[in-house]
Amino acid sequence: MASERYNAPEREKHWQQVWDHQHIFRATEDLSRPKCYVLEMFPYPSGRIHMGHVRNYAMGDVFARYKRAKGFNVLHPMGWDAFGMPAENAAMERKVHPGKWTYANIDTMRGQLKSMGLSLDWSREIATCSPDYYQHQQKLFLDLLAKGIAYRKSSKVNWDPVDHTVLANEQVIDGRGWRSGALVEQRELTQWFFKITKYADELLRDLETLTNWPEKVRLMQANWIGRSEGMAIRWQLDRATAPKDVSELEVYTTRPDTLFGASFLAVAADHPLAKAASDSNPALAEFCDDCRRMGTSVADIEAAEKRGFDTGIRAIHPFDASWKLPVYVANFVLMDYGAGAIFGCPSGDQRDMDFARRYDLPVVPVILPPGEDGATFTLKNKAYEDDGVMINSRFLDGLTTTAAFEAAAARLETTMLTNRPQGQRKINFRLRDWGISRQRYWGCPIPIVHCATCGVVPVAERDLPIKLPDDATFDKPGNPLDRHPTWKHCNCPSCGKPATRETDTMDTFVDSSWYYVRFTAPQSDQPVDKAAAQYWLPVDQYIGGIEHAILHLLYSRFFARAMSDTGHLQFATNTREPFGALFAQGMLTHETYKSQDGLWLQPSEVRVEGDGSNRRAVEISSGRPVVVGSIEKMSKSKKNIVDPDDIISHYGADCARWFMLSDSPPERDVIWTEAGVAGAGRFIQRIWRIIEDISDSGGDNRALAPPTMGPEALEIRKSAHRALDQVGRAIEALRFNVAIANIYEFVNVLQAGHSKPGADVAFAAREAAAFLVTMIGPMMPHLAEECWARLGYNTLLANEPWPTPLAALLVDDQVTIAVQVNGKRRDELVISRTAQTEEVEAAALKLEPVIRALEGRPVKKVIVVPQRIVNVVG
RNA sequence: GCGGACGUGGUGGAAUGGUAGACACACAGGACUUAAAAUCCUGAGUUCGAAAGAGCGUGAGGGUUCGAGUCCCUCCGUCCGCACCA
Repeated sequence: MASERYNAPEREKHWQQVWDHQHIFRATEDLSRPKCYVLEMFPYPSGRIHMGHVRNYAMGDVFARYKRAKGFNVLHPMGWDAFGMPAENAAMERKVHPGKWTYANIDTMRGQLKSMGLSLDWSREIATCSPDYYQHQQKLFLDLLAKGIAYRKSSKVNWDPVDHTVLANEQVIDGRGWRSGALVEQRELTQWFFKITKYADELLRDLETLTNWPEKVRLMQANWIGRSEGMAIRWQLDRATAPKDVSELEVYTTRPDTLFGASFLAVAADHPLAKAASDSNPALAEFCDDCRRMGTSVADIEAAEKRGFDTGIRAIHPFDASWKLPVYVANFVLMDYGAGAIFGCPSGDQRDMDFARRYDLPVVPVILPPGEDGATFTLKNKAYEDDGVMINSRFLDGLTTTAAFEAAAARLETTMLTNRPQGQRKINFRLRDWGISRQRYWGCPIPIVHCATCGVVPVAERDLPIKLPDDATFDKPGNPLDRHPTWKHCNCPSCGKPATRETDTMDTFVDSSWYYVRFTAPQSDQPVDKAAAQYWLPVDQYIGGIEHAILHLLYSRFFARAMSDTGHLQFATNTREPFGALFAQGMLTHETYKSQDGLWLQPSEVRVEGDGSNRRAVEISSGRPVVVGSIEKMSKSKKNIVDPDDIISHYGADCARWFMLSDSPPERDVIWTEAGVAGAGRFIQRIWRIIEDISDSGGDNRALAPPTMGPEALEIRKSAHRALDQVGRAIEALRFNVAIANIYEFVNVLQAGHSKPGADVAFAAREAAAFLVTMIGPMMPHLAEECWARLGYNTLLANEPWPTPLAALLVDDQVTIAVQVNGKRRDELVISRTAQTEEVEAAALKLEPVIRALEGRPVKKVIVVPQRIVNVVG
């Protein structure tokens, strides 16, 4: 007897309380069961969650609940990536303390996440801004320092002279600070670094072991690490032209084979040789200044021409003492890659070609492309950068590019110059060490003291944590820690004399580089509880946005290795990877809207009318037209966010979860649209009605042996078992949209058949109902619990195992086989699954449409693919 | 410039080299209802045809194959990553 509509909001609260009171999602180490650590990237507490969060966390929850049902001991924790600039901006704009703002956001968002009914172990919740967390990070820092993995060096940074702070490259727009609008300077500052380059080789090599990572992410990381094999070559400088005390110049090249095509050398503006030469040459000094002022933004580089300045210095060719080449300072040479100096071979490198044409330098082709004639081959303004046969290259002539590389390298390695080889093979990486110093308040303080006598001194462990002061001021630009009246003053841990604290804080990416470790023992008084870490790590399934493909995921891979070298982590496997499998889910996007005053508007503040070319948007409150902007990832800064609360309070969390998982493949970006939410809501009611019907009519026949099945009952059973099988496999492969389609298909069969008469149908319907509830459990856990109870079970579905489908029900005795003639489908054939090839062939050839399509031609060949298709070739 | 991904109905999308368009949304028609909502049933790639059926069809063009949305080549388009890395 169908009674009432399912009241999702009310029942969801009920089941959340039941789960909560019974602590069923609390994880403890249990060696008797296989473990499964499921983790979604933890959120930044920006204010409220949006539908993008719902998508991300629903995916992780489906996987975690499914693994529970499959018998795994699941760890599924949640926390907050809680340090960061938005909190400080809020402090400046709204006069609220960053901590207060952050914790208020956490409270709101925790409440919202709880309303989603996620199977999270909330007892493990961590917030990176809490001293409970960052004191351990400070300990890690000290250990990394002791191991030489953390170190200090002077480096160039983007400096905003108005805000008195370092800016990340992303915060420099058209050479100006994004907040102040001031022209950004390149400033040399002493900063803390992590030696990620120490692991460059390992980080690159082990990418190959990450077979459960998206190929795209592995590629992006490989490109980012950027390994190249080449040589460091020392060029002697011509005495008469060289600055005092400088006798040689080292350059890095991957193409020693093209040495005979060299026509100049070039050094970066910051190269010591450039500086030395500038001392006596004001014009050169000015050129170097110009180069330094040039920004590092994409636009700047694209616009910049290749420019150089002849230093007057001449270098002697390594293979010919009488051959002298000019040394330039050039704006396209980078100080922090290779040796900060290159030799230019215009015929083999497009940049060198552009440079040579501009400054009228020789262009000597040294590589003959395949199929070209050496006698007639010339190059205009396009360099030839590929392989070929060497020409104009003396002892290398006639060799292939690879052989010439070896021959040139061998000669350089064996030619001695002041007791050292003239050239050495060298592997270079594009990867740079990770600068972690930030002139910010809302971050983890770096536990270091600067002492006039002892220099840079680590804080003693017993003095940790170094807590942030609560009474910082945010009314003016600059680092609040630095200008705090008392905080930075302390005594030197070494000599006891007055000293000052490091006032820089750590990049917030440090916080997220090891949180997955902390989750394994969040209350430990040490950074890591080794036993817990060893039990739970690596993360078995990590889920998050592709936007972290490089930074966060690379830093975390680095940290796992660094923490292993400091003894905090032990890896049972031979690779030190923190995330066994990674899934990069697509972004949820939405149009952006701006009012006429140029302020961002939320979609809820905008009404869109018409469509096509008549489509326009107006601000609801004022009726004024709205500027419709591009479609972008939902983010608070552009306000293009859709709050899930409306949907959850009206249709329920199950509906929001189900809807976000339907239709679109999880890895794909999705443009948010509310069309379809109501459909998902209707489906929930439909399931509820079916379950009510079945539970009312059938009684509990679970204990009974299955009666003899008629065709109608059998259809239901087969559909149920098949769906169970398909849905399980789709979830395992994180293909939630396919799992959902399978469920719909099954429900259509069940709905059409369950009320037909007969004990066999009643039995099948009852079994199918239990299966259906199991299947929707991971996606719509509240509805599933309610249905499970309605069916008369007095257990919690969340603790129930995933049933095993009967293999016998997964296959049909009769199969439908398509019949093609010359690759074109003409008919189909229903035949025994075990029918022999000859039998299938004979049956196919008898079909009337097949005979007709053959038009009397003889049959040349018949291809029979068992249980699938027959193709008659005629 | 280098590297990569993608392109299927009105829409989101499905399809181990084997019946393209499953499933859903939107739509249309019908049933129930005084009516609406809710629910249920039916229809639908496209062209021709009353129908049976036939032709065409997965961005364009070529190729491999008995058979291609799927594999290969060329091109077009969209998106993403890196970008003066020697």
